Amino acid sequence: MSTASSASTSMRTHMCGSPRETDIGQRVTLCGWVARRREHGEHLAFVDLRDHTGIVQCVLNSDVDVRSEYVVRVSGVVRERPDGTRNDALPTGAVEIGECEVEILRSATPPPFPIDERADSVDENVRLQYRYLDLRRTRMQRNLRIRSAVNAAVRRSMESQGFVEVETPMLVPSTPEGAREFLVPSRKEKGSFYALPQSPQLFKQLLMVGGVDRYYQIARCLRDEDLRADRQYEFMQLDLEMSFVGQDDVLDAVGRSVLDAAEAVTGERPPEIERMTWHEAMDRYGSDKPDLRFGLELVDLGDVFSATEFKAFASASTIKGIRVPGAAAEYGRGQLDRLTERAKQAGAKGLVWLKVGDGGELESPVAKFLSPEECAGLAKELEAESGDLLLLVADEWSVACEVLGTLRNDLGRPPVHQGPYRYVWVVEFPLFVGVDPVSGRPRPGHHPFTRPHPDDVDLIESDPLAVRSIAYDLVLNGWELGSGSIRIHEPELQQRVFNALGIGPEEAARKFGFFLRPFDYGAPPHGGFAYGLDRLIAILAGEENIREVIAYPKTQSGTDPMTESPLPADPAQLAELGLRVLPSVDGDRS
RNA sequence: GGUCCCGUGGUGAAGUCUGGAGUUCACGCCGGCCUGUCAAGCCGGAGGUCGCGGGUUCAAGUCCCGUCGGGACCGCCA
Repeated sequence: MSTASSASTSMRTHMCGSPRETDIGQRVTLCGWVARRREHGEHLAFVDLRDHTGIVQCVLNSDVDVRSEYVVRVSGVVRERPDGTRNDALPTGAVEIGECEVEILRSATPPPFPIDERADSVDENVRLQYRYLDLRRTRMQRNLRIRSAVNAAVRRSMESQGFVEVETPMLVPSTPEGAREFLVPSRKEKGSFYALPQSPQLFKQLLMVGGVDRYYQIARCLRDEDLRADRQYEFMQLDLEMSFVGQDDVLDAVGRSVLDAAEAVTGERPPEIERMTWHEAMDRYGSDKPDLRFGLELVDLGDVFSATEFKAFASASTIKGIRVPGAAAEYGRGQLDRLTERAKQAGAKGLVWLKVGDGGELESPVAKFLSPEECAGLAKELEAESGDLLLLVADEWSVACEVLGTLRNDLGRPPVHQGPYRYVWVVEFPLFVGVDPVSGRPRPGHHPFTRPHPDDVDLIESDPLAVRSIAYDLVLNGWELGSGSIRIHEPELQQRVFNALGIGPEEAARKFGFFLRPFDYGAPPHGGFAYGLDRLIAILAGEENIREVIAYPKTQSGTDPMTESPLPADPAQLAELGLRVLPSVDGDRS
């Protein structure tokens, strides 16, 4: 993140953050914004001059009228500050610029909020409305530069690993599966539309058919789905695809680029990324994106209750629990009711809570239904101690895991940017997830071209939901950074998967022919991955919202307060595109 | 589509539960004083449709209904 090469221009000799004691005596010319002025009458004023590198104090002995955020050019001499006036809070605080001549390059209206850390508490809508002022702040400058450093490191990493950057189109055909797309009307072919790419998936796999061998792209992706702290309409992915590889090859390449990026930002290379199967992640953490920074692991209690008389437990295939250390006292009836409500929202029929008393006895509405052996076994398995709160869910395995995983995150999860970085590969995702309520057929877990695990191929017809896939996710501090898979490159296997999805050969040809026909000309075995750069950058920058690492993000409702987009289209523009806007269903009140 | 939180001079907050004059605090802004400050200090001043609309009331920032905007989350994101 060097700024040295950009320091000197025809208008300046140094950056505001650079003057040091070693520069004393030098004549310098600086350009920047007036961060603050401190006037002491007509013949002495201090002006703090700011650019993205920092702040330096300029001493003015004239009465030139400079105010907040004026853009000025200052020529003067670097000199030592008088005894007792050094400012240890500033890197430049040992020196000041004296004998200043000031040229006002542009006067400025007072900004709506202070251009410093106090703006962190300003309404985000106001920050976004004046984003260009927000961007002047140290925090935003730092985030933009971290972003640039990550992009550069990722590019270097991919290039050094023999990947070739290929740009894929932004105007693409609409595809039937996946996220809602943004549509772009065609002017020449009225009534026809392009879509903006939700990912370069189709094109990158065809690059493998095209013999590129190793492709990557820092790709913009667009999805018309609701926005969140970790989701924007448009976002950046490091997208890659490799030929003649297995899972380990892909994980190794992706892992290197992520660790290279992390090292470029933090100066420290994280340890090798650990691996966990999807089943283990669900079983121990109740999530396919487990946050490994904290405990509260799920414990199986099936053995304890194998012969229970308690109906709610006897009828369930899985009984699991978590232990919340020392939480018994702080959770009153109201909070426990809220936890129960949360569990039900997450899909549970109910939530059993037990408090561990001083003598190890269990206090709970259901205690009377449990035998002494069950109470003892439960306390033993959960390693319960006095004052703990125990939460139990009995249901089918997936529900019990997901519900407790939700509670685990609610109760223990730190903000995403806090604590150590815990990367983890989650591998062996199921090929199919759940069942489509309409067709009764399984739904693809990743996408329909994902390669089944070789050990499970024979289960595709007999027990599809048990089939694992060669699909994998990369998770950091409980955020899904990205996902990928080894693809199917043979037509026979592809049709078996389609059959399981209820897609016959004719429908497959109709829906996916444009994609699969090229494979007949010789598709190599291949696989790939894509991870969200905004998310990675946010976490590396210590931000919990990706808007903070995007120069011009959208609000949660998809608007931009600065440009006021989206805006109604000009009727002439619509006519040229052959479009007409229908009146809104609930009536136009304007 | 749903749940929850927020909206008060340019900015941040208090006031809303328990209705009584646009009240308060800090920052910023404008003017004056000030030759070593550094979120300078001191004195003075300006600045408001309490998001918007309706209702209840003698009286609404405060209570009720609706609506708009922002945020967190669920759904959604193959």
